[in-house]
Amino acid sequence: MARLTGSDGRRTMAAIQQAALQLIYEHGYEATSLRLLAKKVGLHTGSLYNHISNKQELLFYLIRSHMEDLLRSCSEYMDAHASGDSRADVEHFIRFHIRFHVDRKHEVFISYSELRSLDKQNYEFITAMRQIYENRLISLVSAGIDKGAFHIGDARIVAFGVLSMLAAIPSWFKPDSPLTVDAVTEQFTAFVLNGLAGSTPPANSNP
Amino acid sequence: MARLTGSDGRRTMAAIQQAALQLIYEHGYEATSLRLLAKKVGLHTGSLYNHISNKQELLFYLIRSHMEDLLRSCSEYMDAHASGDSRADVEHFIRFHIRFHVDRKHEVFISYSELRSLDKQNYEFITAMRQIYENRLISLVSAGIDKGAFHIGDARIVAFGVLSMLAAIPSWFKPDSPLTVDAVTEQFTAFVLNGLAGSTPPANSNP
Amino acid sequence: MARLTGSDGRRTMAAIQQAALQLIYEHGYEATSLRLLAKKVGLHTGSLYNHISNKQELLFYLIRSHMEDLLRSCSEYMDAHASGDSRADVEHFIRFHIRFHVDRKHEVFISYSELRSLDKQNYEFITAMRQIYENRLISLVSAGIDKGAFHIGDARIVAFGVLSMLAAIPSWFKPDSPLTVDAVTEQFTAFVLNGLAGSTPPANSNP
Amino acid sequence: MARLTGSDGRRTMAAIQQAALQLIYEHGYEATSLRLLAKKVGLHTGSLYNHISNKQELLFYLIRSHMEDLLRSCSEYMDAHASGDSRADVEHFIRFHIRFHVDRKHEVFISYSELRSLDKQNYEFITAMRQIYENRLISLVSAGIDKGAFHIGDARIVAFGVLSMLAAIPSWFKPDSPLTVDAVTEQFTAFVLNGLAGSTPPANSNP
DNA sequence: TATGAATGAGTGTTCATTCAT
DNA sequence: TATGAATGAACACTCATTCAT
Repeated sequence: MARLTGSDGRRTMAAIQQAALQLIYEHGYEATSLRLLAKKVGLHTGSLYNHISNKQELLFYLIRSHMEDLLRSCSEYMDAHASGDSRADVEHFIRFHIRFHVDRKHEVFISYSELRSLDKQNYEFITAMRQIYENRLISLVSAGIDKGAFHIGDARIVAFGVLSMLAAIPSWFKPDSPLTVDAVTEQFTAFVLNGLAGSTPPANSNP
Repeated sequence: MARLTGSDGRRTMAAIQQAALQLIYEHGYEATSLRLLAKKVGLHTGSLYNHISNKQELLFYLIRSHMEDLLRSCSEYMDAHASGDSRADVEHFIRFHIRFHVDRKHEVFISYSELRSLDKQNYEFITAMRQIYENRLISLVSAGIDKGAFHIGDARIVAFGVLSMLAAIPSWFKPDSPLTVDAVTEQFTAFVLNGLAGSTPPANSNP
Repeated sequence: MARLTGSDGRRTMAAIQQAALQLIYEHGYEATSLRLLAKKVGLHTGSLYNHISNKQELLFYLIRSHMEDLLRSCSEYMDAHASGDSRADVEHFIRFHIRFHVDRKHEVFISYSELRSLDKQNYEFITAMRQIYENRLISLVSAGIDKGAFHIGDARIVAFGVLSMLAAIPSWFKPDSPLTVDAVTEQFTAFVLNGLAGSTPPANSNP
Repeated sequence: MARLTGSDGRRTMAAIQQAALQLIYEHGYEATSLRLLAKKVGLHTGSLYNHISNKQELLFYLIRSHMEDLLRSCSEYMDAHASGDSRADVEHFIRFHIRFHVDRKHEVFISYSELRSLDKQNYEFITAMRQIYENRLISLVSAGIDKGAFHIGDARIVAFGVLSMLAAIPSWFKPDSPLTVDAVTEQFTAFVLNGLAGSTPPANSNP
């Protein structure tokens, strides 16, 4: 009995998280009221506070969980596919990134767009986690430059570009379109690797 | 003297717009209260309504103005630099985009991230404008594929990638950094053109 | 020129009154905003104050004008139709009342239902005017009792009843119905005169 | 003890209703602010919304409750005093009406004068209820005409007159006056019955 | 744990009124 | 007289949060 109570509690909390992810994704953190959240979960507003401490902590929890998941999964994947080849490493990173993000549309969106709604301390905590992730790609690109595999000027700039490109995928990718995740992955991988390889200098046009 | 009346009104409205851009950029549309906005402009809350009809229309106005500005400027620039060369055209698009966006940090951010806060009708209006802009790049890329200048699979996908990459620049670019706008522009131009040129097929690794 | 200005001013004021009567009739005094009124008249809100001193005074003016009109017209009519016969006098009062009220639907309604919106001083002023009117009927009824024409217990009670009955006519009478004003007048006159004549005592049922 | 919670909620709602009746009677619906209402009940403004859904619904609830009460009580009374005699039936209706209305001054006034403040749907709902009540009297009068007990031209017109007369009683009747309810009842009953009996045709004066 | 009522601060918006031009 | 901008108070209503039961 007592176990079942705990079990129900955990199930309720999971329902709260899932509902919160969807509501915040749809309306944004500020526009998502706990009234609405409670209703969606089938609780009275006050009862939410048996499961969460407050709204800000709920947001932080959602984003932090996602980031922890991301960092852990990325480490596992990259460790499993480690190679000395920079091109192969970058390709694996892209592959991992797309796979991981494509079916976490809500979490991904919130983790970017609601950073602003985190209070200072929580914001810095998440930002630090994000930098760890970004640094993985920056490192791979830098290493490639050093090894002569990539010919680009600034690893950080290009890495930011690539990450922005990847991060936006869930916002326009439609799982039910004829376009498969694998097709998108191949296109982006080829595009990025060619971009990094860098044989063609830009025409030096004066604007 | 008499002219100053109208002039004052126009000046007040301009102040409202500027303050709104900054506040919405900082806190988001939902979290930006008209009280705060009024205070920043030096008005009583109710006096705002001598200049705007409501909060939603203010947001719409800000975004629409920005998008109109974007489309007009883009047309002018591209018309002025028209060439038969796909590579040159894409390069000009990138050059224009970065130039235009880099010193419109607030407008750019809001025009993306607060689409969700627009009501249905306004949302569709802005989305249609955005598509016009996106289609410019998609067309250039498609044309390049047709002419054999670019070797990529799907013009739309890659164009979305490029746009995402470009759109994110104001979020990480710091005007006071040693890195100049021109340097960023060159890096991105080279990266994108090489990506589009596309000599290197991806290693077909099964994940 | 100067005359024409004054003339325009008077015309504007007349338009304000008419619009106010209709708006207050429709929405009530509290729910009628000066914004709406100004719009209906084709002025900006602030410009109203070139014609009225404030909202309360406008209401007072509307009601007082109506009451003055009522008292003056009633005096004229009753003086013109004076007779020694109580029955004839009451009949004339009823006839006058219906005639006067039927095509002043707005004024009548407002003069009753918005008494509550008058401030104390204005309320008392109007109430005094109303009592003068009510006393006319009460006097006629009292006189009829004294002369033995009417057989009822309390002139005031019955007079109030009759006045209530008459006052409500504009609220249900529809000028475009097959029922004419004259028909209504006849029905009410007969009913009231028979009621006042009073031959039949009520069955003394214990409730 | 535990029961007291529900009990408190119900007691609060009852207090809200009573306070609302009095305030709306005094100042009108539009001029009655929820701030004032809350203060009178001893709540914060927002706490009202634990009991009502909005101001309009509160008004609707007050009027609807009154009308339901009226229709139910009227049915009970008339059923209990049913008789084949039209004069007795009308007398009972009048008796019931006065009894019922005299000590419901607030409800009665609001239910008439604030119909205009109901939104369209609620207005039509209440109007339909009112017509049921009015039709009771109209039916009695019609039946009396058919049976030859009453001699008047149009049952509807006269019934409206009688209802207006009765409806206004609470507005001038003072419970603490020497005049008793029973006295008023007798006077009105006699007046109406004589009016309906209708022996005297009106003098056909041309105004 | 859930409930329902309460809190107190806050929201966007409207109001009658004023006044320099 | 008309205008357009400003005022300052008020409005109905929602919010996250608390707490006795």
